Formats: sequence, structure tokens, C-alpha cells
Amino acid sequence: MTREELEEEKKALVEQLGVYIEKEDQLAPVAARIMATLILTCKQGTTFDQLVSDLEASKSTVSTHLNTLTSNGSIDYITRPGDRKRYFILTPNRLIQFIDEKLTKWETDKVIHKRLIDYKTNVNEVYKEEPENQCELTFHQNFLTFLEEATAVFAKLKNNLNEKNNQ
Amino acid sequence: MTREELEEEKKALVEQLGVYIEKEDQLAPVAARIMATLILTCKQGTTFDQLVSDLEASKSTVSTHLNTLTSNGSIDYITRPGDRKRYFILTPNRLIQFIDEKLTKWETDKVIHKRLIDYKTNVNEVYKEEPENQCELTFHQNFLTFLEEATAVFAKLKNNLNEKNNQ
DNA sequence: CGCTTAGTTCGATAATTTCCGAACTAATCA
DNA sequence: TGATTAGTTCGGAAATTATCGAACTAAGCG
Repeated sequence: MTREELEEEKKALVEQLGVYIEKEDQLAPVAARIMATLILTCKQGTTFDQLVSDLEASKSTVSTHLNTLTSNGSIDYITRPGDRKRYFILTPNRLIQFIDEKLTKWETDKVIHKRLIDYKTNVNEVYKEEPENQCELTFHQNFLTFLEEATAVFAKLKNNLNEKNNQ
Repeated sequence: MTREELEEEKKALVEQLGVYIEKEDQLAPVAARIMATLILTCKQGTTFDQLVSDLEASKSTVSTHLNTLTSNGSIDYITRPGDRKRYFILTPNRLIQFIDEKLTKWETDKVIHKRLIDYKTNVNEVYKEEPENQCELTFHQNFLTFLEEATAVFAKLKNNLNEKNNQ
């Protein structure tokens, strides 16, 4: 496989990955392609100009997306002495980050289901003489126990990873 | 707690839940509020007109959203003899559905990471004389094993649920 | 000091999504 | 048979989002 073929494949992968990330992380097309590019660029980071020319986007677009991606913790940059450029990279520990996102998401899910259970319990109380207006609670209760279990498992997987990293 | 207070609380909850569902499931505002309404309506389903008046949306908007939500399997409807109206409800087994979505999502994640490993292995082969261009593979490998484990656990949780349901 | 590099900021435009209204259909009722 | 109910369809308006270009800043070079 030649270097040109690799370049071709990289371009194709940036497109495919870009589409996926766009949907998955709800990012603007260019923002998603920046992420895809950083995932596929192994070396010491990608510069602003590199992104502008690779993605054929304007400087302003790349600038704003780089800033929002940086401030939400998705990417980071390194600098080199005697070099004014920034070299953008993905934030390290993306796997841990992924797990953490799931964990916090599930925490808010728990809060929501609890609130729904409260509401429906009130409904059942107020309408207790009208069987046709009674609410089912088991779905939310099952979801809650499911979330508890899923959370526990993911927390454990995260711990395993942390131990592996600290060795 | 009076019935009016419950109605007030329901409206507030539809709004809150609606915002959450809108972001989470990438739905249009009215589509998300339809879902929220169906989640909060315990009785025998909600009619088209009920949704039009509750959500203060046009018939056409409600109609198109109901159709897309039905065809993607999020909602369903029941009918009653001698009653031309449709009574919309959430599809049963939403928890199983939730798990299934995670499982298929993780399957495509696996495919993607494998493809990235292939690409980066090729890079390392072609650039093997240039250490500064070597790609890291451990991140993708860790992610893959993580996905395997997560998939296994969720499959098991799903089985438990199915057994409980079939009892 | 003037020029280049490495960006940032902001108002305008382009693209996309969401929603609406008007006109329509198909079934039921009186 | 004409009116009412229960929606559907489609063209376009309104709102939102994404991108762009032009003008700007701030640091470093010669």
C-alpha cells in the first residue's frame, strides 16, 4: 500500500466517520469532520491551517468550531517552543470520558423516572375511585433498577480501566 | 392535591420532558412533546384532537409527526369498536427497545473501531521507518474490549427482563 | 516601523428544519 | 344527500443553524 493510497483512504474515512460523529454527537458538519480528522491523524497534532485546507472550510468556521470543541472538553492543543502554531489533538482518556458521559446521563435519567413515579403516584391517589385512570408504575420502576445495574457495571469497568492506566 | 393542580403539574412535566426528549432523541419540538404527553397520559391513549389542542399545534404538524413516530416504532395506536378515533400510546416494552438500540449502536461502534485499527495498522506498516508517524492503537483496542463487555452485560440484563416478562 | 503569521469577531447569506394553512379525502351520521 | 368527523397532503412561510467573508488584533520577524 502506497502513501497516496493511504491518503485516499484517510479522506474517505474522514467522510464516513464525520457523518457518524455528526449524528452521534449532534455536531455541525465541519465540527464533526474536525473530530474525525483528529481521530485519524496520528502524529503530533493537526494545525489550524491544515484543517482549513483539508476540510476546505473557511478560517472563521474552523476557528469557532475549534473553540467550542476545546471549551466542551472534546479536544485540546499542544504548543512547541519557538512555534506559534497550535497543534490540536483529542483529549486523552476519551474512553473514560465516554463512560463518564453515560454515567451522568443515566443519573439524570434516574431523576426523571423518579419524578414521573411521583407524579403518577399522585394521579393514582387523586383518582383512586376511577380504575380507568390509574397509572402503571412498573415500567418506570423496571427502568430505574435497570439504570442502577447499568450504572454499577459501568462504574466497575471504569475502575478497571483506571487501574490498568495507573500500572 | 386537586385535579387542577395535577393538570398544572402535567403541563409543566410535558415541557420539561419534552425538552429532554428533543435533545436526547433528536426529535422536532412538537414530536418530542407528543412523546412526553404519551408518557404522562396513563389512560387508554391520547387522541389526535387531544394532542392538537394540548400542544397548541396545527393538525398537519401533529399528523406528520404521529406518522413518523409510528413508522419508526416509537408509538402505536389502538382503536375501539364503534369509534373512528385512534388512541395513541407508546409501544410496549420500551425498556427492551432501549437496550436493543444500545446493542445495535455498539455493534456499529465495534465495526468502526475495527476499521480504524486496520487503517492505522496500514499506516504503521507504510511509515515503519518514521517513528514520529506511528499510530497508537491501544485506545481503539481498549474501546473494543470495553464494547464487548458492555454488550455482554446488556444482553444479560435484557434476558433477565424477558424472563421476568414471560413468567 | 512595516510585513507576515496565526488566528478572532461579527454581520450577512445560505442551507436546513419545523411548522402552518388551505385544500383535499374517506368514512360515518342524520 | 349533505353535513360532520377524522384525519392527510403539499406548497410555502418562519425559525433555526451552519458557513462564509471582510475587517480586525496581537505577536514576532527583518
